[in-house]
Amino acid sequence: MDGKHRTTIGDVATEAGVSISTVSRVINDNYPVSSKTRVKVEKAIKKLKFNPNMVARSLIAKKTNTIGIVVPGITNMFFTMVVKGIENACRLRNYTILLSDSEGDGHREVECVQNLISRQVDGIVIADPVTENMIRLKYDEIAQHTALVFINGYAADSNMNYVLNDESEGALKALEYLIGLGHKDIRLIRGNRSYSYDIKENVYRNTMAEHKLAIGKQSIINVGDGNSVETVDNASKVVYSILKGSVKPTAFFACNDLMAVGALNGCKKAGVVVPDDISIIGFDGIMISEISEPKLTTVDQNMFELGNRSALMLIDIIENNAANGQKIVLKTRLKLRDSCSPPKC
Amino acid sequence: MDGKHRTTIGDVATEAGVSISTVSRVINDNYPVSSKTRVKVEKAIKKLKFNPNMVARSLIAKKTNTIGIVVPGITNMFFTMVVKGIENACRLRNYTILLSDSEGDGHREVECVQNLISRQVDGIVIADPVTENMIRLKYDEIAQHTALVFINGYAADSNMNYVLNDESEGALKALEYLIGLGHKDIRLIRGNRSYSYDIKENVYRNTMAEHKLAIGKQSIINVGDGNSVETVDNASKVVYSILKGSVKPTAFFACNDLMAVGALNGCKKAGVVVPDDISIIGFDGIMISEISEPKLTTVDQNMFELGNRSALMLIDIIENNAANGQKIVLKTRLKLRDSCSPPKC
DNA sequence: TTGAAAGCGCTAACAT
DNA sequence: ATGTTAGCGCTTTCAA
Repeated sequence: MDGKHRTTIGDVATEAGVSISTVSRVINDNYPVSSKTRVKVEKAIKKLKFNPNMVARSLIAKKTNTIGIVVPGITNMFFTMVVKGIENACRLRNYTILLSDSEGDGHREVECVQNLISRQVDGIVIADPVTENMIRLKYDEIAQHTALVFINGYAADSNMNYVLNDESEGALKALEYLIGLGHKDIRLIRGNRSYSYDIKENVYRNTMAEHKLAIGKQSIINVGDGNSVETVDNASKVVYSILKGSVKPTAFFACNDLMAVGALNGCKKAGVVVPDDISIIGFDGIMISEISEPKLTTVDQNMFELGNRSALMLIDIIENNAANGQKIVLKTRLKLRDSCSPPKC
Repeated sequence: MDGKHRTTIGDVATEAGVSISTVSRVINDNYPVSSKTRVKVEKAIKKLKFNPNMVARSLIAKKTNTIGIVVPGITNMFFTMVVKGIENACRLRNYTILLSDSEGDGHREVECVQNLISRQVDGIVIADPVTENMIRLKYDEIAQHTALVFINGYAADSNMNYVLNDESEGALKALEYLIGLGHKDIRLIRGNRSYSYDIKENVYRNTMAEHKLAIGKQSIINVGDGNSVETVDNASKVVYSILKGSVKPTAFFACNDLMAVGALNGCKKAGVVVPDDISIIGFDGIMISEISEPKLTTVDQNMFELGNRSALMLIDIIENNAANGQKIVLKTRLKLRDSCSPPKC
């Protein structure tokens, strides 16, 4: 099955009794061809089931109509949705996706990017939530010759291209909502070092202070890794033990939906009813926030849009040779569902 | 940023003061090169940051070290996990992935495959649970010149390559487990036309009959689309209304975890405790089965393995020019968790 | 050990 | 309107 010769433009030319360039012309329809010849060629193409070799085309055009994606984890539903958004834009604009998973490893991330570049992708969308990587990997150099767009990363370098969610604003909305409901003892559930958790912790500290609400030693809960299955169990356990303690909060603000679902489970185990006894608000709006019971009130990051816009931005840069330094900041949306209500007392 | 000339092997040759072929030789390390020359060339490569153009290489080699994936929905956690399995195999074997999403549309599926072929992928892994597509799309023709492996599809054509789960065996295990626990009124929750649901319904009918357990009009519940967020709500509603009725089952066997979680939610809403009052068993073992409360007992399809093995099979066919007609049937595994127990009465 | 030259499949200038 | 030719960046004979 392998030794098989894939039919080339030359085969078609022979079959049709014309030159290679004529065949090329009818394929691309970019130069005049007499209708008689055209028909002959088209018949030959059909007969031989000819399919132009994109590799050869790319070599000439110096354009592959391919973009690379690097995500830290394709099974992380956040990035799955981002990929879907990119896929959508790519299909409409006639690009194909080369997918890489760095598994959150900075070293592997560089390898992925190098591989994509050597495969001549027209550009790359990179999602990396880890601040240090973004700084360390010297993307400015790569950006000199390859179009790059970053998603939700550390956007300090103003000469790079970013599509970001306004996570501060989202966190603020969540907190204000909880506070507006009357909550005073609100706990923050976060994970290990990530740009995104840091932002939220900052907002949390500031907002609580502004409202003269106390933050104690127990107020900020770190559940470790924030993006694995264990995240849920860890959050569940911590919340459970808090609820068994003497001072009970009335609300939890979770840095992502996985943690929020964990909190939900912890409440259930402790016999605490959500939202009657306690309120929980999540962040992201991944699918599980919609299928939990009760459904999670959460801050929607619109990951599809994030991916979609980043791909569109990338393609714009590629095709219109647009300058670097672009930045889109997306607004989050508070999705009111069933996991929050005013505190009892 | 675009007009930039990517450095080529020619640039390196000039810089090092040698011929192009010599540079090629040191890159590929396949022909003798004097150490003096080698050093010169390596220095030039480093200096110019030369990265070989894979497109050019592929054109010569007629090999891209790229495989295509076609899934009916990347956001469907089942396929996300399959993709992850493929990704893993590909990284280890030095292949890169071109990802396509057919969105379950047979027409689009053909387009994706055509696109991948014209991009000269070395092979394609296709996941399509819809029986009709598999039959209609004339893959036998494509398989003549391109390596193809199918995942969990309709495996009637023995001349194609398949990696399958033994879903019958899985369904049987689930049912026998429930029956062994003492359940008699077991309901099946399934979705619209798909190879996979049909298999399970068959096993359900046979197994119930064998055990002389009645199947009534209400026994088989169709929740419509089986793979969207709505699946959960639909299943939840149906289960809720059943539980409000006069004849209550003691167990549900759901054709996938989404339906099982829906059933879980329906129970909760109806004030029915799982597994004390009712047992639920799922199928697949996607992430949500692990984070539900209680955790779902389910039949693990090991999607990672499914993807992994399919990629390995594909690469084997590609590299060793192995014959078509390969078939791997994976065993499922019953994952005992917390959603099943003996019936009360 | 090295260089020159042909060619992978295709496009695009240049002829005719 | 069509054919001829030169190359895209690289590998691989073939000579030297």
